[in-house]
Amino acid sequence: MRENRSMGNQVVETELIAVLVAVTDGDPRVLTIENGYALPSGPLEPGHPSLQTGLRAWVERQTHHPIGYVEQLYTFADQQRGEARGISISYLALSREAAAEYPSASWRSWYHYFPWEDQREDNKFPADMYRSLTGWAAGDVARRARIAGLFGGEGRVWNEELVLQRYELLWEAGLVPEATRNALVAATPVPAKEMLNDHRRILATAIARLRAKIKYRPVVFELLAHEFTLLELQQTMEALAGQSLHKPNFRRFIEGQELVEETGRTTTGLAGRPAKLFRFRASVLEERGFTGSKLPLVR
Amino acid sequence: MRENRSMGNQVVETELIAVLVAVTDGDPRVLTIENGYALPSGPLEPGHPSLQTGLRAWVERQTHHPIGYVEQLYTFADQQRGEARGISISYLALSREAAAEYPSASWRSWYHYFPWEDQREDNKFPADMYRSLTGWAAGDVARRARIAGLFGGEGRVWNEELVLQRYELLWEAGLVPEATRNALVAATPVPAKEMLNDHRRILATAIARLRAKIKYRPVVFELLAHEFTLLELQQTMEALAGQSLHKPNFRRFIEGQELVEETGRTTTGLAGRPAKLFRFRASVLEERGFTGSKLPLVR
DNA sequence: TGGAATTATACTCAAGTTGAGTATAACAAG
DNA sequence: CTTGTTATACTCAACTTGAGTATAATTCCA
Repeated sequence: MRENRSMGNQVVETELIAVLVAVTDGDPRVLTIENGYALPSGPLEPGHPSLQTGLRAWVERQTHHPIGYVEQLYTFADQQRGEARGISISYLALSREAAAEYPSASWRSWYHYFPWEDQREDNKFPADMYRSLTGWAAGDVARRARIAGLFGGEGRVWNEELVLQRYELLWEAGLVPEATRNALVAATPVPAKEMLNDHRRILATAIARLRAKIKYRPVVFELLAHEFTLLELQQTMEALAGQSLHKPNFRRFIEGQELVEETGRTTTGLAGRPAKLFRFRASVLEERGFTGSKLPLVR
Repeated sequence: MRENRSMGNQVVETELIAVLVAVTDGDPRVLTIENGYALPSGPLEPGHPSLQTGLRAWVERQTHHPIGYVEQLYTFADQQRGEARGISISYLALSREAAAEYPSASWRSWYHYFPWEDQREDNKFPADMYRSLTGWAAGDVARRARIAGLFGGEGRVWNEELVLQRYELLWEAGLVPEATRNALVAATPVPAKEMLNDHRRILATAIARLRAKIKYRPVVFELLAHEFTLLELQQTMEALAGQSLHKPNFRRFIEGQELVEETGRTTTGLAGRPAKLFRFRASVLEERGFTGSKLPLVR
């Protein structure tokens, strides 16, 4: 391209969009504004040394928690602003839930936007949605195969990472209100909340990325308190993955990975046998090169 | 941030940077300009519907090959341009090698820039570099542990995905010429080619991403001719991963995944028994949801 | 005070996957 | 027709995974 420069540089506006995730009460939640209708976003401000620090500072003001983990998701160009093109850079950040500082900000379960992604109780699909989907695919073998590959059925198994592909299939099938922008949106058979512009698409990207990441990098711990029980760890993983896990196997793996260590203390006051409290062995981040420390979703 | 808008939007310039990869003669190569000193890059042009299409069109002009695969790598803000901040968006693209259209463009082995990343013949480390590294870590347990985790040794095993972390460690150890920008660069003990600004860092990111990706998505086939032998497939994987693989196990896996099918034809004229020619079963892209089709690096 | 309910933790076992090695087949060259 | 070279097929032990069962330590409640 440097070879082929025929036009001058184009001047663009840059916007940062954040998907800030926390897990509370077994529910993966996302910080939203405008009554759950949009993700927090804002312009790139001058004076920040990098994109991440700007985002990080803002998020920490919001949540009063240090943000352990920030990851860039995707950058895309906005079409519609006529001459001046807009660039949006989206981020995934992990934190723990705190009362939002601004009244219009609130935490929402991400399964409000993607109810079909919660498979912790077997196949709790929105039945109407599935019917609409199969209607769309009637008589079309390729469409039926795609549905099976993404949503399971016909011998195919559910893959929790395909969040974005499932959303895009629903879009294609006309079941996503955002697809029909300036029409008066008819009642759709998909009982999911919609969002501004492509914000729900960005959220789907974030969920997919996080579901993939927790398997090979120990990022879950950013979402937990300093001390936690193995059940809390498991339930946090299950909340993110949208699938329930086999308890004995989960424990076997955690212990095998040597990712956590006992604090010596136990829970009290709850029903049942007290659970040992663990903490994350932060030293593994140095020991292992970050990759390879897999936290697999043993179903 | 929308909550906290105190300053006006900042106006920025946007640049696209491409890491275009091909594998030729068991060598993973990258398209460069300026005699191997820089990655091709150029401004975002108006009139392109999206960032990817702009990049794709440009790359196809360069290589005269359809680009099967383009993936966004990372977006970062340039510090140094005073008031007007620059945004750079980097991409990874896969193709097959063709004579570069512009005289200043040329294909270079990526191992020229990262010789230590080629582990196909056991531990062919630049010996001087390793000596400098251990000197830097003398008497520092944490540094020694990091080196072992990234470069192997002390019972730790080489992980081919940690390309960026290894480069950053070398940077930290002062073994990267780019780190000392405007100094007259002294002869360094690392016998690797350097690059403009952070282009080598971008290249490291691209290599790491590709090495991770080939394990769970069938992107290798973008780098192969339409018909290929299993040995060619294996050698392409080995070139990318920088590691040699166990032939029988590699074949077992390929066949188990049902990613390829026989064309019915065989090679001729070469030494040894003729090999069957295979083609990629493109239909798997629809069948499986893209993830889960792992092509693991069975060592 | 003593089950019953509840949660934690420890152990077992078959099936599947992986790492490594060996044997045989089909061609070209001399 | 023998040797070198590459392709392809098969074997086997070690390890990992998926699924299940047994036992321990609490709280709750009659």
